Amino acid sequence: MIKKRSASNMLPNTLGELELGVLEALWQEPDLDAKAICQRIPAIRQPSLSTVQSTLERLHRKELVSRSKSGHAYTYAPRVSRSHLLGRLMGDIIHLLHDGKLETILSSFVNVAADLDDKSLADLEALIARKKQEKGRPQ
Amino acid sequence: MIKKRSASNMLPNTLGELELGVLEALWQEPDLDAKAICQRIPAIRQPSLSTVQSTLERLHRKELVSRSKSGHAYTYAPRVSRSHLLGRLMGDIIHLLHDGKLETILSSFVNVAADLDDKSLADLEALIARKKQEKGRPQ
DNA sequence: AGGAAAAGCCGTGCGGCAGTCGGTTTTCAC
DNA sequence: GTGAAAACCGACTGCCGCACGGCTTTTCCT
Repeated sequence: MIKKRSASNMLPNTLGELELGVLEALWQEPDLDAKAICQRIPAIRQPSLSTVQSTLERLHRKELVSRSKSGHAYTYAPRVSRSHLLGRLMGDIIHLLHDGKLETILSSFVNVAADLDDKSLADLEALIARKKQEKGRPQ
Repeated sequence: MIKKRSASNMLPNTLGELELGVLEALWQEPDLDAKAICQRIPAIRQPSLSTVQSTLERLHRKELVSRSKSGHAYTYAPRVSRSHLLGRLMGDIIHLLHDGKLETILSSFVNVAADLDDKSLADLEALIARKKQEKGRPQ
């Protein structure tokens, strides 16, 4: 007896390797067509043009890239910045594992930050301070 | 001509829905056997015992749960805390999208935090301060 | 010891997604 | 118009999580 499938994958926004490579290329240099992107993919795995096109199509469906016809070819550009995507993916994960306790989230933030660098903590503090001002808190 | 497959999925540590449900149950109450876990899964999708066992097997392979025989049944316990797992997944994503610039990571941290709560910024600051001391920075 | 009940183990099938490409159709440029 | 380049379409592969059923093994009770 086979039951309903009920949304097997909880993180539908994960990226494949080629998808990431394509985004990487577009972040380095926006407004490229499929062929140009194809040439910028690391030479080891030189996928065919069709493959890159499918990938771009998928990225377009996911609204991670925008495109516009220029001549007979599409020109693609990233729709999200690297840090925007990073924040989005982290937000997804947080939402998935959220238990209501803020402390859970925050401590994992700091654990990750601590792996990187001492200086990162100072930088993080500075960013928080800036963010506070941007949010325009009175007093 | 079919090329090598080259690790299609970049996030091998993503969780399925049932896997997460099982972990959720174990976080709420550790040291359960498969049957007990099965009963604690939301009633709407009551999977069979075998299914839960498969899932536990997968989680065990991923080293997210530990198990030990007690009597005739395995008793399972979570191997990672919620926040630990959260940090781990975030670390994976960060590593995946890292471009060398610390600012990219940190600003996405703050963006996520800002979505939650104003108070979270203050809490985050407090945690950073604590973390600094834990790391025992001289001067 | 013997046998039933419970748990584990294994193989199977489904569904979805990314990667991969070949072949066909569209489109622009000359 | 004709031809090349790009888009489009559809197929197939591999992987992973979900979901069971059935066979094997373990356990425990009498």
